[in-house]
Amino acid sequence: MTQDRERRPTLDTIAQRVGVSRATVSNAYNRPDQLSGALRERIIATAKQLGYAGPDPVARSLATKQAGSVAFMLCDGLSSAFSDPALSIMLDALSSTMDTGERSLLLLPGVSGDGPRAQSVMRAQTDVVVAYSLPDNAPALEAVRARDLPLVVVDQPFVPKSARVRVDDRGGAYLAAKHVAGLGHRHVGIVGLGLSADGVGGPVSPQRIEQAHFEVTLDRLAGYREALGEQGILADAVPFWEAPGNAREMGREGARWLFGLEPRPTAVLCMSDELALGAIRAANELGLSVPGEVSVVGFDDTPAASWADPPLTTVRQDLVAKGRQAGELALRMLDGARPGRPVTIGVDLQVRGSTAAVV
Amino acid sequence: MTQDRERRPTLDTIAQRVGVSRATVSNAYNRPDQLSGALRERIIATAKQLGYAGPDPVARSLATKQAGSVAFMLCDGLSSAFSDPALSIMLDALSSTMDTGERSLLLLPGVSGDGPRAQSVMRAQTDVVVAYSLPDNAPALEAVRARDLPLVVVDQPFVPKSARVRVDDRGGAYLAAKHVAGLGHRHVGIVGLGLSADGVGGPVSPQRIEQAHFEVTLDRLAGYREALGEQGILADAVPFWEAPGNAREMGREGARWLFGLEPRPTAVLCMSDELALGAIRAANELGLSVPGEVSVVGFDDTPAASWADPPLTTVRQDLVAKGRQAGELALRMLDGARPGRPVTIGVDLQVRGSTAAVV
DNA sequence: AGCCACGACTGAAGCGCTTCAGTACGATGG
DNA sequence: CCATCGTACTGAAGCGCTTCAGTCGTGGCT
Repeated sequence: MTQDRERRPTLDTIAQRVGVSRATVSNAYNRPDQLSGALRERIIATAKQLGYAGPDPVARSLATKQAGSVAFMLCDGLSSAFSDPALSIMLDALSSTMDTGERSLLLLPGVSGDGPRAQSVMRAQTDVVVAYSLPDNAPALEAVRARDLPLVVVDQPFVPKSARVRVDDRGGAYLAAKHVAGLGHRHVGIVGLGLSADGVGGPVSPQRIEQAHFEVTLDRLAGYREALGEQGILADAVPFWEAPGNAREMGREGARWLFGLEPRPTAVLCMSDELALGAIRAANELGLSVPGEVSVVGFDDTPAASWADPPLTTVRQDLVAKGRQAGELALRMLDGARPGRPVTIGVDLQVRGSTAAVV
Repeated sequence: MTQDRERRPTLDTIAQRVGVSRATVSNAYNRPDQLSGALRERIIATAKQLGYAGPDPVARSLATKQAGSVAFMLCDGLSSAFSDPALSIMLDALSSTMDTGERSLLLLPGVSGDGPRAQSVMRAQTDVVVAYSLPDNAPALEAVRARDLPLVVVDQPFVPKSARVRVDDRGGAYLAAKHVAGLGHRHVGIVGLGLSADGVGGPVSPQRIEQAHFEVTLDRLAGYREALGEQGILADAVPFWEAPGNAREMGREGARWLFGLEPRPTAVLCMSDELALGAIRAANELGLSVPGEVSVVGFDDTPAASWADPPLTTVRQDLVAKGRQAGELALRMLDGARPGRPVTIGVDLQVRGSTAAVV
């Protein structure tokens, strides 16, 4: 079926036609100061006339040893990925930080929570890769290592010799839990993010925590427990539901379970705003008023959090800064910089209408 | 600053070390049937030992004349792009259609509603490009033409010699308007998508419609007007607000304006679900009940539409089919297929709780 | 007049890989 | 025992570009 298009013009075609060397034509495009304006114009004109659109990007990449793109790896497919508002914001910040028009974004979607296939990574034409919140056993990470590409990890996991942008997850969770404890809540439930990429959700057993592959979830959990522990609330007394993904629906399901327990929690700590929004919905459906009968806290502070009804009390992380930092680190690693210490994005608590003192 | 990493091993390195020709090493990776299993294993082992991660993707691309990626152009930056749920879904379908692990997705975000920079396109290492709902004067489209890359256009605009996936926008809008007219509504307002990429919003003048760059908006408008016209409602009597982007906030703003008019519309036709959700919020804020006092219709049928309160009456388009078709067309164009006729995705009306008969 | 610096352009050596027409050789069939 | 064939591997010609060390006039300076 392949249509043989007529042979495309190359640098040589133009060079011969104009009667100059190939180097000169190359310079016409890349170093205009290396030739006289007149000649340059003649070259460009001839190129246009011959339908030559400029140096071939692939050949240029080979010659310069610069692929000119940044690979971005995420753990799921695009639709679940972008239903996560936090990701969109941070990715936008990342891409605008890097985008000077010279560099583009190669998206490597994950396959089933495990991140991209190793083969996708092996074949990717890229200079640097940014990994977003992958499980620590993702095959793609091994592939990146094999290719010895500079790596920037966002959120998790820890990877030796890579740069890293993280958030003070534990600290944020601590603030959230301390806030509800301070409001007098003693029966607190947790709706958490995934512990492993196996798609399993539900009430969490201690063994499952042992075998977790997502550090962020563990950190936030630790933060919650620490703050609650300070108020004498033991970890065992804090029911913990694992949501297999960051979707409202899953938060709703988790909260439903929590609200069915005895004693019923009067406060729910959620590891993301999406989960929290689902929890609020679950409360409404059961006729529980928020914050009257149940307090709900989120994490991230996405735009939806402040629009929600009631507006969500949540832990704010600066998503734009996160994306920008990741972009800058990637750029710096391209220049051969050492990974350096992890960059930590700070957090603070945004107290809004979804939490109130226990009655 | 550039760190000189020790020279990386290449095919030759391995070939010399093993004592075979370079071609054989290449075959070991690409055509395992061309050599004996034993030799292949020896080669792979040596490669591993030398830290060779397989053929360099860029060099391979140059030699095979296959960049191995699909470029996806969109009109805005990533954050606004992905806050559009319709895009996420369709892009996910597109990427999973194309992703065999051999091909990746090059994302070319737009700059300010105008689509990607021409230069981004000129430098993109790609075999085929998919353009998503760009204005008809986008510079990127000209660049694609200059490079003579196969092009698949989704939604808009019309581009000669390109393949196209579109939606029956006019038909869908017609259904929506006919539905509200059938419910007895005579005062109908429209909250529309952009007419041009200039970021301008507000009440729309006839001249602005003349100079529109977005065909989809025009088609939907035509569909609305046709159905309303059949009920004797003249175009002039139908207030039309242009939202400069597809965001809830903008729908809210537009609806506010509509609700301030005299006579106040009893039905609002919105060109997207996001806009419609914003319109519902505006109604709530003004104490107007939906659908009691105001009916609202959306377009797209994104997941949020059915979750909304009240669930949104909207025009369903099959976003997954749209992405899949776009992917398949792109693949086919890679094989040199002719563009063919546009593929049109059908629509139907989902009647839910946001519309009711006029009282 | 002699020297040097400078601007404008060229030649050639890569960049790392794929591919195709061979070559060599042992096995197979008549 | 020779022609034939298939298997296993090689050599060399690209793919289209960048880059760097030159070359060659020119004009300024002393």
